[in-house]
Amino acid sequence: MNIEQKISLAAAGAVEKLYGVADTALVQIAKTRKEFTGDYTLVVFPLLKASRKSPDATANEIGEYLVAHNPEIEGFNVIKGFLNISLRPSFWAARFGEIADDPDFGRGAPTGRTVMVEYSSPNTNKPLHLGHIRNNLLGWSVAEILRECGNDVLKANLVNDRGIHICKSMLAWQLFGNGETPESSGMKGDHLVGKYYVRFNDELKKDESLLEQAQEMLRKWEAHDPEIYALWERMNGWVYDGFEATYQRLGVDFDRMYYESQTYLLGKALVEDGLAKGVFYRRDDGSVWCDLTADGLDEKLLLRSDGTSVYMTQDLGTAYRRFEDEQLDGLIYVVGNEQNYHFQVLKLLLARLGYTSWSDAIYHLSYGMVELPEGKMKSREGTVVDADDLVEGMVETAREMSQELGKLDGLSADESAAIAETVGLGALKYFILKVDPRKTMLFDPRESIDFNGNTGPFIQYTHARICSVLRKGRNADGGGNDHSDTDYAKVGAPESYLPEELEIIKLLSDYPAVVQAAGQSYSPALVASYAYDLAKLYNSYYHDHSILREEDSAVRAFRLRLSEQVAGVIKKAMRLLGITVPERM
RNA sequence: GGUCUCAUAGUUCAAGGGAUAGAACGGAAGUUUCCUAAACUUCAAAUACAGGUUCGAGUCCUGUUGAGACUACCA
Repeated sequence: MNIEQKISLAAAGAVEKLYGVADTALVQIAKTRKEFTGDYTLVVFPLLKASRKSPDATANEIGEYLVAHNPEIEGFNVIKGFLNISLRPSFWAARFGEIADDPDFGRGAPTGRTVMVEYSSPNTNKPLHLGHIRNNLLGWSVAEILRECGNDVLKANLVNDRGIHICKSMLAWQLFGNGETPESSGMKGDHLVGKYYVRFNDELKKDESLLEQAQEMLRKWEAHDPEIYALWERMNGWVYDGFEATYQRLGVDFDRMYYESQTYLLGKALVEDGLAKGVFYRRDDGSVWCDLTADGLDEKLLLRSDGTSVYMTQDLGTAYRRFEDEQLDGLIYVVGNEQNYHFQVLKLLLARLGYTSWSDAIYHLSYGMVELPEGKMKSREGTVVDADDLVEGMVETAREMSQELGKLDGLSADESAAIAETVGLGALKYFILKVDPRKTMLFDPRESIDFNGNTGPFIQYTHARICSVLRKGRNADGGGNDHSDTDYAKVGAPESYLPEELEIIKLLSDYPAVVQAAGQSYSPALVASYAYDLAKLYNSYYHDHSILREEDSAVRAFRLRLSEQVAGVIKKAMRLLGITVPERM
């Protein structure tokens, strides 16, 4: 139970004792806004009906009761119906001790739940772009956050490796490729295949018969024509090598790989089941449908008249198989909001088929599109921002900036390169993840992503600076004498803590609740925002109070401890975003 | 046409129905014999419009305007 919950419980107890009302919904506890004195605030307006007194009188009464019955509460003040409660410094000092002693600080207790997060899910006919980057970063981060919340998490990738779009690349390569390979051209495999996908569309303008040829190729593929199958495997292999390089650089990974070529036939049994149960029906032409008009949607096709399945059929089948095979308690699809309709229908169909618990366990994490100043990315208009180019550009900018600022002086080439990689990716990831996933976000390729202000590098810098202080602190204390043996809570008297130091402890103390909230709302943005607040608060403290020059050794030790914990929590929070924090930059 | 999102400083983003709407970038002005100035401090600057519910609305409801998505026998 966190502190807020404890206060809330105490307040509810006070209300029940004083007014005889036991409705916890009336007890609203929030963190006190920083312009007022206090740690937690009780809003008394909802309680007035029960107290039959003025807001201030009610607040005072509750305040006095709380102080009398809760030793950790130091005092209170009342402003316009808001009861601001202050906890004793000794309470916060003890809290700090707990934080410092807990290597797993922030991690939730095991929930016993298994959750699958499906994300990335690329097509194998072109390289990844900016939209995929948001998907990948979000999916990976949400998975890590859910894991930190105590769930068993499986990261899944469903690769769309078959279909007419793949055949287009294959056909263009066959006709115009002259045997070009990633090795012969020096091109990354996914980019090479993407080149032929573009080529197909160009050639199609001159020769419309190409479309039929591509369709013929798809038929041959489905019939396992050896030549076509070999070509398909070869070109997909190139793409996978390319994707793997991009994934690695982005730092995303998967526990389960699914390939649509192996799953696209799934789901037909479910359709038969649905027909038998009478929830689906067959039209005269043989196609199978489900009537969803009662739920405000349209009729949905499940099998074509030629008996082949559609996207929805496959998704039904894969969902069924996953729930069966992995015993999932939750299945989260990280897919753009353009597919809201699809997932609405998917859940509805599962419910109609009788799998209501599975239907309820599915959550579509519907994230917003990344738009350019001129609107959506359109491959036809050449406005697609390529993922590899973007990452490379960020790292390059980081390198230049580090050089300009003289941060790389005295470092080896390897160290410099590593810092540029860390900072460039940190800037990109934070830029994407700090935005509420559900919202459409804007990216302007002409303006490079910032490295100052509310950015990844700002937070990384705070960490690096703390590391620098800690290094020097150890040396000053005679070398090798780290502080891990010291009892944190007893370092420095709590009464001597500066207000800023208490603020930092309070913010550190919030971290586990932030992780939980991020997990519940599937929002890495909450973690990003927290990390920024913590870095900002610490920077201000760092600016105003010297740590190493502090003469009182107990106070100095406390400040080093505090700094160490700030660095630690920053590192934990940033890790959940997939951002590494450097020890120097 | 129908369904669904979204609309906050010049710009990009915050704000669990609660106090004087927070940041950052950009703009103006400062801080370095001192632990990393990728930092810190100060100033100017916003809830699209009109109603309603509520003790209290950026947040909930209705309408208007504007932007976007979906509405395939594609995936």
